[in-house]
Amino acid sequence: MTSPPSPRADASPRLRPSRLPRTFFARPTLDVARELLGRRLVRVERGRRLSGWIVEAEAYVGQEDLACHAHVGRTPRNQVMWGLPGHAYVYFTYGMHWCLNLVTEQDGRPAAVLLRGLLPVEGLPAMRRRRGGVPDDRLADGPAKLCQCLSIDGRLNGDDLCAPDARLFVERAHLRRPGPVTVGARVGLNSVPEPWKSKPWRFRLTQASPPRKRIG
DNA sequence: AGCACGATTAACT
DNA sequence: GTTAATCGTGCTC
Repeated sequence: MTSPPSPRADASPRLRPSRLPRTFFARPTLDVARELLGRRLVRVERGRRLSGWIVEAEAYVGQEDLACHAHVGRTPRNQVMWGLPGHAYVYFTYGMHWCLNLVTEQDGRPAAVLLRGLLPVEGLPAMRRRRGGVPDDRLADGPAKLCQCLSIDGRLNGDDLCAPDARLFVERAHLRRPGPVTVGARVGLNSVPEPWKSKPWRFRLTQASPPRKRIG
C-alpha cells in the first residue's frame, strides 16, 4: 500500500528539470548575481509551476557590507545567510512585503543575492490574479512583487534550492538572447554609509523583454 | 514594554 | 518629486 504523495514528494523531472547545483551558489556573490541573470526561477506549488526569467539581482556580501542585513551580526532573522549556499533567505519588510535572496559563498560567510525582477514565463493567470491590472512584463518587476507572483513568503525561509523535492529552485535553462547587462548602485539604501551605498552591485538585463508594440 | 526603522509599493502632487 | 501603509525585528530601558 502507498499513501498519497505529500505536496513535496514529487521530484519528477517534468516538474524539476536540470537545476543549478550548490557549487553554482558556493562562489563569489558578484559572480553568482551576474550569472543568475537570464536563468529561470521556478516555484512549484501544489504540483504547478510558476516561473520567470531573472532580469534583476543585487549582491549583499558579508558582515563588512553595511548594506547587508548581516552587518548587525547573526540574528534569528538573518541566520540563514550564515548557512549553506543554495538556500532561500526570505525576509519581511515595511510591515507588508516579502523579499527573496539566494544564499551564496561558503558555510559561515553571510552573503546572498537579492532577486529584484522577473519576466513571467509560467503561471501567468495566477500572477495576474495576484497582481492584476498591469502589463505582463510589469507583474514581477520588483523584489516584493516577484514574491507575490510566485507565492513566496516566510514559510520558504531556509528552503534548500538544491534539494531533490525543492519548492523553489533555479533552472540551468537560460535566455538565448538576453541582451546587455547594466550595472549600477543598489536600490533603497537610504541610510547606508559610503562606500557601500554606491557599490555597483546591482545587475540588470536590459532589452530582455520582447519588443513592445509600436504606438502610432 | 516601548521605540525607531526598514534591501518596498502604490498613489499622489 | 512626496507620502502613507503596516508590523517584524533588534535595540534600549
